[in-house]
Amino acid sequence: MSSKSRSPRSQRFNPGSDDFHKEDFPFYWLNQVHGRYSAAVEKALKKVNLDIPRWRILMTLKEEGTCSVSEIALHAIAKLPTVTKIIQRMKQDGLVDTRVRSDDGRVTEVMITEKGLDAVQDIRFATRDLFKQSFKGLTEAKIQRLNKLLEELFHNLPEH
Amino acid sequence: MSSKSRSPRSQRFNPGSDDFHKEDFPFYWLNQVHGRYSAAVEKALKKVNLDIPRWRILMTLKEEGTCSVSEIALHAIAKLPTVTKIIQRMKQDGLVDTRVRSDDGRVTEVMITEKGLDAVQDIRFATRDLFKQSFKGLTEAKIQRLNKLLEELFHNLPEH
DNA sequence: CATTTATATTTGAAAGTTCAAATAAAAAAT
DNA sequence: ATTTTTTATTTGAACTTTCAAATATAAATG
Repeated sequence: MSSKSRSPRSQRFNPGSDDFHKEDFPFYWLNQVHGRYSAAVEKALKKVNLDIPRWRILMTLKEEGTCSVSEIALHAIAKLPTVTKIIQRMKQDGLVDTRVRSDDGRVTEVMITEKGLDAVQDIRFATRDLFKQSFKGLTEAKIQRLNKLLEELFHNLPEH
Repeated sequence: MSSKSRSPRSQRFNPGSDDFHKEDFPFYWLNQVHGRYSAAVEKALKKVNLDIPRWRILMTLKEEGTCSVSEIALHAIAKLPTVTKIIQRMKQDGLVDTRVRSDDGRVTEVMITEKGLDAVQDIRFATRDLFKQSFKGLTEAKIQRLNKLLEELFHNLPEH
C-alpha cells in the first residue's frame, strides 16, 4: 500500500474534497477581500462622482499613457464592448478624449484629459485613508510575500 | 536627522507615493488574480448554464442551509435588490425555493432544491481542473500562508 | 392598544453590461 | 489589383445591477 494512493494529504482547500472548508480555500479569501475592497473603493469614489470601471480606466491611462480601446480592456480587466461604452460616457464627462490612430484607421486611441488628471488626484485623496488602514500591521516583508504568492497564483490561471 | 523623517522606507506599494509601482501593490495583484479567476469560473459555469452570482448563491445555500435574502446578500457579497432578483430568476429555473418565515412575516427564506444540488455537482465537475491547475506548484504551507495574509488584509478592511 | 420607529424585502425606473451581429480598415492571398 | 481573411471596434437588443422609493411586518413607545 503506497502512501501515495492511501493517505492523501489534507485537501481542505480542494472544493471537490469531502473535508472541504471554505476558510482553507484561497479563492474564498480572495473573494472576501475583493468584496470588501471593492465596496470600500466604490464608496470613496462615489464622493468624487466616479465608479470602479471609470477609475480603472483612468489609472490605466495615467500609468500607460495613450492606449487603444483593446489595450484598455486588457489592463482594466473588462470586456471590449463594455470598454467602448464606458469610454463614450467618460468622453461625455470630459475625462478622456479619443482619436483615430493616424497610421491605422481601425484603432481608437484614448487619452486622459486635464480634467481626468484632476480626477485622479481627487481619487488619491479620497482613498488615502483606506490604503493606509489596509496595510496596518503588515510589514513590508509580509506585503512582498503576499504579492509573490498572488503573482504565483496569477500565473497558474489560464490567460484567457 | 532622524531616520523617521528623512529616509522613509520604500513606499512602492502606496498609491499616494511618488515611487509607486503597481506590481508592488497587493490590490493590483488581487484584482489581476480575481479577474482571471472570475473569467475562468465564468467560462466553466457557462457550460452548465449558470453564472457567478447564481453559483455563489448555490454555494452559500449548500454551506449554510436555508438562509434569508439578506443573509445571502452578506455571504455572497451582493446588494440586496440584486439578490432579490437573482433569487426570483433562480426560483423560475427551479434551483431554489422560497417561503415566508413562519414566525416573522418580513423575511423570505430561501432553500436549495434537488435540482439546485444537482447543479452544484455539475459545477464541481466543471471547475475541477481549474482548481487543480490553480494550485500547481503551491505547497500546502504556501497556501496556508496565503490564506493567513489574505485574512489579515480582510480584517483591516472596513466591514461595511 | 394605537402610534411611532425599526427591520426585511420588493419594485420600477435608470444605468450598466453582455452577446452576437454589423461595420470598417488593414493584411494576406490569389 | 481584386478578393479573402484577419483585426479593431461599435452597435442594438436582451439581460442584469443599482438606486431610491414603496410595501409590509415586527418591535418599541407612550
